[in-house]
Amino acid sequence: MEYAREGNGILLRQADFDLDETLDCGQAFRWEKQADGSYSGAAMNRSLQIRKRGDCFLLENTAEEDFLSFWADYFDLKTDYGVLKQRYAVDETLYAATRYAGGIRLLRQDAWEALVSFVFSQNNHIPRIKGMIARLCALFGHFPTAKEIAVQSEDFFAPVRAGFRTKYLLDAARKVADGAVQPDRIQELSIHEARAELMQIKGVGPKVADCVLLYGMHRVEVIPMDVWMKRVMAEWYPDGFPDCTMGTEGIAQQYLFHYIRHCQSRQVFSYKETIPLA
DNA sequence: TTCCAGGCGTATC
DNA sequence: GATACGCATGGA
Repeated sequence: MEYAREGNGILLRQADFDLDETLDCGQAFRWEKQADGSYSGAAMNRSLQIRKRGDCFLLENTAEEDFLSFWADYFDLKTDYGVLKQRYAVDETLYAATRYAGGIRLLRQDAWEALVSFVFSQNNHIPRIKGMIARLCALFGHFPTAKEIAVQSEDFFAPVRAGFRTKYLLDAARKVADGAVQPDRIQELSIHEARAELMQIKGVGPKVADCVLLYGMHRVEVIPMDVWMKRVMAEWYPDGFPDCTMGTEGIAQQYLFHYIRHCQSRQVFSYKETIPLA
């Protein structure tokens, strides 16, 4: 990580970082690509516009203190993804996946935002998840806290068009607001215990719980098993993840998730004939 | 138009 | 524990 102040912003030189691959790979849903190629987004009610400039990145209107205390952590700039990719390179498929999208970084998102995001994700498309979160934020003028949501009725959320997920959103908000589920405390639990805590919430099953652990608490040993990762396992890893991923399976998962979606869109293989999807 | 989506709750065995 | 089914909504 190497940076300099640039006007009202920060000019960052950062290896292993691509905006499309990191901000539009299904881990965060509040980033929108602008016509000029930059990304506008927000996390924990800090907004940011970030763009590629030459071989650097410009974080516009960002104070150095904000960059160091928040965004550097959010973009996980202290982790050397080059080292990780080198480690993964012994595995043929992971090598291909990291070659395909070497600029993926695992964002360190807020646990509450991740919880809401992935409660919305169930049985849903990525573009629509984004829409629902945008409408939820529009309703409050910002990403609402658990307490702000908890005092509302189900009808209040009609404009979000979240369907059956609205009652799950309310249950999550009420349990977090009254302390029945405490994200701060879950950070300290074992994966098994943490998962069980999160699954007290209606609408949070194994997949959503694992997404909250991985994306919202940076528990990088977790592999959220959605339909895409089930295809990855069936197609490439019938005997389990390779040893080179040990301890960082969740990061490897992010490369593979992105890669298999690409493979399908390009019909690199026709897994539908050969792989049971469930 | 039909299919299905970064799943889960519930009923049933 | 496993298997089947419904679910709100809308993108493709």
